Formats: sequence, C-alpha cells, structure tokens
Amino acid sequence: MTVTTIEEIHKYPDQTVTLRGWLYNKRESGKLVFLILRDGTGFIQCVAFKKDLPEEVWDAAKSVTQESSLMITGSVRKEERAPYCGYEMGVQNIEIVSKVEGEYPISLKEHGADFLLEHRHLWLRTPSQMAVMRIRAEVMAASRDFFNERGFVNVDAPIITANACEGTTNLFQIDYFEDQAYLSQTGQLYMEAAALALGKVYCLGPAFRAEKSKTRKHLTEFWMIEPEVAFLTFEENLAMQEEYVSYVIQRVLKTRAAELNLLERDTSKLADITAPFPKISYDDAVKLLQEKGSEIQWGDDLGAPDETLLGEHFQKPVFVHRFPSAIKAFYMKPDPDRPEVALGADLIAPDGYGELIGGGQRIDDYDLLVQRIQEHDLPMEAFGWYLDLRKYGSVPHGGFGLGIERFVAWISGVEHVRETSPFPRTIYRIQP
RNA sequence: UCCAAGGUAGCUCAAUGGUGGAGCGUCCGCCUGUUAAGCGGAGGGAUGUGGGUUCGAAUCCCACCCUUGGAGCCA
Repeated sequence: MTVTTIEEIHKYPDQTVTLRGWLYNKRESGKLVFLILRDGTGFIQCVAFKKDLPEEVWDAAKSVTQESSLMITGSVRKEERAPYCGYEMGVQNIEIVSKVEGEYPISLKEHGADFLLEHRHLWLRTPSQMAVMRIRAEVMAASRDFFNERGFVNVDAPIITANACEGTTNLFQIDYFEDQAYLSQTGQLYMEAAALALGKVYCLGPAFRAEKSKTRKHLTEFWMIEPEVAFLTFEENLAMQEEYVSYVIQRVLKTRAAELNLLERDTSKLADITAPFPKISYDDAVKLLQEKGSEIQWGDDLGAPDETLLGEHFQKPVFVHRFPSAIKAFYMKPDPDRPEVALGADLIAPDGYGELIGGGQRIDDYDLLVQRIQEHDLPMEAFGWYLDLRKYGSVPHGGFGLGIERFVAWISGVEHVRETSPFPRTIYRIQP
C-alpha cells in the first residue's frame, strides 16, 4: 500500500493510499462519519459510510476520539464539497495507533492566553500555530540564505559567557564549576572578533535577557541574527539591513502564502515592504514626535508609544539614526561630525511591533573604547580580548541584531511574540 | 519594580447582598454531505486562598497568591 502525506495527495487521484496522522475533528451524521485528519503537512476530510465498511472499521470510525493517532487507508478523490485541501478520502480501513481516552484538553472553541500557554505542547497542533511555525522556519532559512549567498560565513557565538556585554542587571547568572557565568545577551562582541578574521560573518542563535518585561514584544529567551562586517560604512550597514528585511519578507510572501492566508494576514501591506526604507535622524524624530503630542525631550530614549507613532506615520519600517551617545551602548561609534550622537540606527517596525533591529558602527579606536568602558563602569579585565581587536589591525566595522520572534510576529500578523516561539519563555513561565 | 484589569464547571463566560447558570467539550441516543455540523438527554462546582462585615457574601471590606495587559528596559 502506498503511504503518502496530505501535501502529496493530489498526486494520487482515484488511487488507494494510506495516510498517517491524528484526528483533528470528527463530524457524524447517522450512517456517515467525517474524520478530519491532520498529518503535519495539511488537513483532509475522510468520509466513512457504514454500508461500505466492515463492522470493525465502522466501529473504529465511530469511536475514534480527537487527537487519537491513526492510519487511514482509502481512495483519493477530488471533491468540491470537502474543506481544506480540495481532496477527500473515501475510507476503506482505519487502524487506530493510539486512542485518546477521556477529554482532549484543547477544544476547537476559543481559549484564553494562559490556558493555551499551559498547553503549548498541544496548542502547537492547531492550524494557526502550525502556520506560524512554518513561517518562522522560512524566516530562519531565508535569513541564512540571504547572508550565505552574499559571502558571509556563519560563525556561532558562545551562549555561556563571562562578561556582561551590555550591563549586568539583565543577565541570567549560572554556576560554572567554581565560577559564575552568564547566559549571553548578544553574540555581537564575538561577531566583531570573527569579522576581523573572516570579513563578513553572522550568527543566528538564542539570546537571554533577564528583563522583567511583560509585554507582547518581550521574551526572556529569543533568537537573534547578528551580522557583522569589517570595513563597512554606516550607509552600507543601513543598506544591508533594508535589503535583508525586504528579502525575507518577499520570500515568505512567495513560499508561505497559504500560511499567511490562514492567519488572515493582509499581505498587500507586506508586498510594499521593499528597500529603501525611510530614514529619520533622532533630532528630526524628536521634533516630529513632539508635533504629534509626545512629551519626549532631546536626550530621552524613544518610548514604546513613540515607536508606535513613528510606525503609524511612515507605514513602513523606519530607521531612526544618530541617537545621543549617552543613551546607547558603550561600543557605539560617535559620529565624527557630531560626537554627541552615535553612528547607530534602530529599525522600527510598523503596527506597534517595536524595535526590530538595533545596529550601527562600533568604536574602532582603542583609547576611546577604554574610556567608554570606564564611563559605563564595566570591568576592564573582562574586555581584554575585545580591546585586542582594536590593538591588532583595527578597522571600521559595523553590524546589527534582529529579533527573530518580533520579525515573525510582524510578518505573521500575530499579536504577541510568544506565539512565534515554539516554547516561549517569559518572566513567570518556563513550562512547558 | 510600578500602574490597570481579572480569577465562578475541563474551556469561554453570565449571575441588583437572597436556592450558582448558559454555550462548547465529555458520555448516551437520533440523523447519508457535515464545514468550530445539528437535535434530544445525562454527568460535571471548597465561586483563587485566608480573614472580616451581615440574618444571609460569587457579589461589600482587608491581606496574600496567581493570571493578563501596559510602563520602564530592550531585539
């Protein structure tokens, strides 16, 4: 017997095949049972008529319960009336692999966020979550492809680190034999080292932030892609970012149209997301926000409502560049023409998804970097190797970091980043 | 950490201080084209925890616990 998948079912019209999967839903009408099977590649309706079946097969069709695992053998036919994939299976045999006894926790009706997160291991089986996971996988693959095709080398950063890259308060501390170590907040410093070895590099891996944030934009564990390039100018850096973001979006639009449709994402908005993106200086952004009623003053960081206002105003991702150095990370390179601002930029996503990218030029001067480490009260001894990079063949360089979950949330149109992580970690939730 | 909302059946939610209900799910029955099917029936409850006010508390008050959203911080 030919075993196939729902995705491939169109190749077997009027043939008898076997599908293996789980019972998504069942509808009965007397001597007729509709079994909705899912197998990870799709959903298909299987129809069992009592008069066509041996008694034990009919009994199996009647008694099989939601999310029981089963193998169904039957004839494939094109069927206009069938939901999901346009094909339907006429049941000939059913083999129940494992029957669910009692209630399956997740019904097809609405549930609250807390309940769904408690059952994340089962929530993943629903169509919307399957769609988001497929989009996430495509974003990951497209991200690697974009940089691989452009001569970047994938160099992964360590997750266990000794030094606090961006301050100590937001770090998860762990025991490391006799010592203490931290879970990495960013791979950037290591990417700088790798860029001076290999020219163009990127890492794609998890980052950990012990921030007590409870918003739809925050997770304590999230994935980040961090390219870093030697001899890169600030303008080239921004161009790389907008080309990368556009590439991923256009590719997901092409390859994951069905999933975006299932999620009811308005793809016409995404289709317009092509490079170049609007760019506004921090100075002008502050003026614009003040005109729109924000209380922001020059020197303040952008608040979440400010980011939303900018997103509404531009309706595209927008770069805000040349922030005051005082509110940015210690390694940010000052603008040679205006030392009080940094050659950095944040890319703000539309629709309130917040800061998608933080990036910019890194300080390449040894003495200035030492000065900044002192000003930020960071332990100089931990940055010995990082300072070496400025001692042995320093070059202008830069890069950026993009949060994968925020990117996927924006592309998918889901409200909360927790839906874009397979098993999200938030401040009060590490199960399942 | 702060601000706000909330906690009632497995789930989603009702219930003027006066005998705790509905829809869905589960179980039983009916139905040969259902589309989160429909119809009939059954089962299902320390109303988050502890105190207080009251003849009487899911409802009012206090404390604590938990959840959700937001702020700050960040991707």
